[in-house]
Amino acid sequence: MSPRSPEQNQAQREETRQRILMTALKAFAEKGYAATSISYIAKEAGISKGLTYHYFNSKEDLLHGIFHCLNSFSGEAIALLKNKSPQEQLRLTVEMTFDYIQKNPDLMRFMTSLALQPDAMVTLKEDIKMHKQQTIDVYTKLFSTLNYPAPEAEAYYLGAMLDGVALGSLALQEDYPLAAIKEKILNHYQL
Amino acid sequence: MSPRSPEQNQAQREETRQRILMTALKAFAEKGYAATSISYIAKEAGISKGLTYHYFNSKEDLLHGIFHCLNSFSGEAIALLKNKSPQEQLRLTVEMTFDYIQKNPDLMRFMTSLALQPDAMVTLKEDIKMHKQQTIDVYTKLFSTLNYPAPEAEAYYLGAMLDGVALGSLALQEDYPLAAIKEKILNHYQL
Amino acid sequence: MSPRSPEQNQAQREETRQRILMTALKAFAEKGYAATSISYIAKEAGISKGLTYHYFNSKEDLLHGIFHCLNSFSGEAIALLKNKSPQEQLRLTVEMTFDYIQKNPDLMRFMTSLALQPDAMVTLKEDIKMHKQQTIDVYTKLFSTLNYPAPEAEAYYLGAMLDGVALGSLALQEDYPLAAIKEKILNHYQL
Amino acid sequence: MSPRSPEQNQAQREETRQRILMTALKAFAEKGYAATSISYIAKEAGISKGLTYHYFNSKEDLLHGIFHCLNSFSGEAIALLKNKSPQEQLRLTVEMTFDYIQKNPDLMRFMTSLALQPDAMVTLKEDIKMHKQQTIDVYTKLFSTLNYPAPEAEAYYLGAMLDGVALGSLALQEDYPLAAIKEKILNHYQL
DNA sequence: AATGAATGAGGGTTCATTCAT
DNA sequence: CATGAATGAACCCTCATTCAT
Repeated sequence: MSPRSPEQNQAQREETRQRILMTALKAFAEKGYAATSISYIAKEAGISKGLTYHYFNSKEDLLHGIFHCLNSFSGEAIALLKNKSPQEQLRLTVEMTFDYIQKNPDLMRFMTSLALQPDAMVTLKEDIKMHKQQTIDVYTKLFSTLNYPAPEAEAYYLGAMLDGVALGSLALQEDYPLAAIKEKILNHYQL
Repeated sequence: MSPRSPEQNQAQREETRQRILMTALKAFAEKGYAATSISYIAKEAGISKGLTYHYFNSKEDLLHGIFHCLNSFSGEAIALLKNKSPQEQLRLTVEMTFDYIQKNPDLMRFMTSLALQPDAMVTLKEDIKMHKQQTIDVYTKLFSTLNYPAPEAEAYYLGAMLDGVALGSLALQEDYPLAAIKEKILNHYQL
Repeated sequence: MSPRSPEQNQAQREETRQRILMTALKAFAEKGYAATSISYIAKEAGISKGLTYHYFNSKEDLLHGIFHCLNSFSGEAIALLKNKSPQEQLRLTVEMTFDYIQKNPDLMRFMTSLALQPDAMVTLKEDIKMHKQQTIDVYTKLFSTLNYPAPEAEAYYLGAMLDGVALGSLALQEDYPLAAIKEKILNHYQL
Repeated sequence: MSPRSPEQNQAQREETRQRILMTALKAFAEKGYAATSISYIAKEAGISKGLTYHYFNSKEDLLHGIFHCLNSFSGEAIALLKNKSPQEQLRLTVEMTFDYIQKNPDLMRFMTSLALQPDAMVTLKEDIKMHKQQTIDVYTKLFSTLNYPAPEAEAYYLGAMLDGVALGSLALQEDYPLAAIKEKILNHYQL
């Protein structure tokens, strides 16, 4: 009766899960978490509402799923830095962030907003904390390799800078002088 | 003609309006705009749901009200800078921001989150833009007086920094090394 | 302490009452009874909401007031027929109705809709019945004078005709051939 | 793929839709459109309020649904006239209308009241216009076949008559001499 | 006689979630 | 695994009505 092998099943499962995740990410990014309904996500993903609940227990669970997905994306970004000189790594980090801000403002807004989730969503808060910490760790190692005197403070400094630019850019949009700021940051680190 | 004198009326009106505004501010800050219901605000303010609509045409109008209220607060903050030396003004700006982040994290979160509202709320976006621009203008003038070579870029740079610190601090909470970053910023500007 | 004489008071009372009534009539006619709020009426009449309740116990009471007012208007219309020949009276009745349909469609709609009020408003139903009956009586007497064989049936016939024209005209608006129908009716009665 | 077969689903959907439609029709007819709440309709239909919105996008949409439903009824009525002589068709039209007035006064009231909705409901107005026009067209053709000199005017005349009788009967209820008027109309057309 | 702040019930509508199939 | 009809709670908002002054 079962025409599909367990592996095929598993693959299909994973694919559907990913499709839901990506659809939700797009929707959340464009319209905001609260303004996006499960109905809408299901329709966009081409599946039924009920099926969504086979893959995710709740809307909040879906949010968690997206977060982890995003997390793995940023892992990929970090992977791109491999086998580069520390200088180059630093430069690329800044470049990639500015690129992202410019090209995916919706996604950027969504990710930034995650940090401001109300206190209710405790587990998500933990995840976000961990992620932020990881980013800081990467930066810290970088500044350490580059022999900066206070690498951790420097890491937080850079992190804050990039977050702040994202926030300002989202608020002022085209009026925000992204290029000038980028220049200034690169100069600051003599890149 | 009026049995309750116009002044009494006016006073009562203003007081109730302020109570709603403050209650809403607290609620929005703690739970987020979308997650806060008018019902909740009314209950917290000790008034009926309907009365809220006597003072504000809609939930979004209430948000605008809060924003303008906050705006006037920040006007007061700027006023504090008067009659100080430029150096002192710069130092105070940084100090006050860090103070705010530490003492009113909820409020800070609310203000930061305003920039992340979905695009739907166009008028709010305009208000936020104007406010951000004003802040940048103040900073620019400051850096101009201090003979910085690119005062405007410097202004955006400082603005981004402070916003980024707020964001990071809200995400990492007690784990965020506010003091160290503050030190670093003050050093950067030789304050 | 009382600067106004009782008569002046009385006069003012009556005037205010009339203003409310006329304002409500206009609003009900234009927007419909359900869609018109007491607030709106009060504002249009230039008085406070509370005062409205000094003159009318409820919104429904206001509707009754309007009905009686309208009733007296139609009394005036009937008065115009005095000292005219029966033929002329009949002709004028038809002419005046068509005139009204054309010039005051909103009011016509309101009056017509009164006849269809839900069963809830029993007292109004009674009033309407009485008014319809009066109209029929006037017509009956007319046809009686004109020696029609079945004056009462003829009266109902004419009444239905005029009501039906009003209804059709309200539905089809400019597309309704008011002139042609009027011609036909006048011909029917050889006027 | 679907566990409930599509046909089952379709059938269930149609049945529920019809139940809502019929319940709403009854309620609108008895209490009027504005005075009927979706809550009430849902309760009467034995379903949840939310489900109503699964089938109709809004209260106004529900009204449209009813209108179209009624429209198809009147189509059936017209179908009954087929294969009858013109005289007979005319007679049947009058008979059926009087029958309807007597047996379904609520429904009649609802249909009549449609023409009196405030101008806000533009799309409905269009539908009503079309329906009225169709009725007139049928009458016109009839009178044309019967060689009346001005068939269209005659059609409007008959339409107005029947509408007016409905209105009068709804207002005066048992006091309205339906039989006498019917006689008079049939006589008028020598039926 | 007059005001308008305040109430509270209810309206239309949305949506996360469940469940029979 | 998959569907979508159904639920019910909550949401934003309106408004007739009351009442202290």
